[in-house]
Amino acid sequence: MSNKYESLKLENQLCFPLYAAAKEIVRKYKPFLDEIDLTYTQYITLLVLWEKKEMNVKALGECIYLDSGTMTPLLKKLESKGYIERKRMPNDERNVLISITAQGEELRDKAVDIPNKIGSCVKLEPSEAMELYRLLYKVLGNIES
Amino acid sequence: MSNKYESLKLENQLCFPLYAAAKEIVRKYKPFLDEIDLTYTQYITLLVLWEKKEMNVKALGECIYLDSGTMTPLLKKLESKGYIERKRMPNDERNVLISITAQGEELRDKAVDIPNKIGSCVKLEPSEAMELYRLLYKVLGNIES
DNA sequence: CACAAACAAATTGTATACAATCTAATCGTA
DNA sequence: TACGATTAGATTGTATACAATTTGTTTGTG
Repeated sequence: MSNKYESLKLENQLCFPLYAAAKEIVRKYKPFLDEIDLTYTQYITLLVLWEKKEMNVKALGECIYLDSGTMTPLLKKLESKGYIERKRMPNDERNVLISITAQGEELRDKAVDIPNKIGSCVKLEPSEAMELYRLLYKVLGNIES
Repeated sequence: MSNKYESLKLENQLCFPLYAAAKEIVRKYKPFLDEIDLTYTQYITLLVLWEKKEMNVKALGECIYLDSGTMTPLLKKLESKGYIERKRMPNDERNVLISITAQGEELRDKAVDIPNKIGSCVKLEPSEAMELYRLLYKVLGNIES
């Protein structure tokens, strides 16, 4: 009973489980992130800043695949919470340098258990998790070009 | 140089490429969906209705992992475009039955090429696409419970 | 040096998402 | 059969996302 609309079946679309799984897993983070008063996007922004300490808005946005329209209000929010600082760079006033504050650093200790808590609810074999990881980055790489 | 924050590195988080890949691939749909004046969420809603013809709001939302807060305005939009009808069911007035219209059916022919166009920019081997599909549904299944 | 092109952020407008709450209808059971 | 519990959908409020445009700065080139 295949027909010309076969390709339009939800079950034949790779994009759909990708979209749904991403949404559901981000939702799984919510109770843990609520405890430290962060949203998921704020959390991944801090993941980068915890490692790199400072970065301009554009570079930060490229790391996490978000544009200035999303980053600007997000960063203002994190600034208002005291976790980051934003300042125009004197040598090139077009750039805004984002840097982690001492208060932002403190939050890192409270976040350190979150990945394990999430990992335990995804419940993939290590080899499967690695393969999923590899395939997702392959998709990401292919899409960019 | 591993430390107690190792788990917080962006590159060690399975969730991040999932989140980013989903976002990027949905964005890839945009030019094709623009041509038929649909958003991605409207598109997956119609994918279900093209197959099932009619369904109440709750069942439809469960199919695509969206709650009534998202579905209600979405369905009103599709109704205003003439692609679906919404009507309270007489036997149980709590339910709103969504059904595809003739105009909605017509749109199906215009959408039929979209999956191939997207597939060609994801560029996975068929075996890889199948494995990714399997792993994503495994994650989805594990998260639900 | 002038000035158009390029660039980084910010702004604007639209469309999700989803938690929490509310309303109306129906169910279950004492 | 009354009525509390449950259910479906709608509403409210907050936070993304992103295209398109705007603003201000810097760069490159004639």
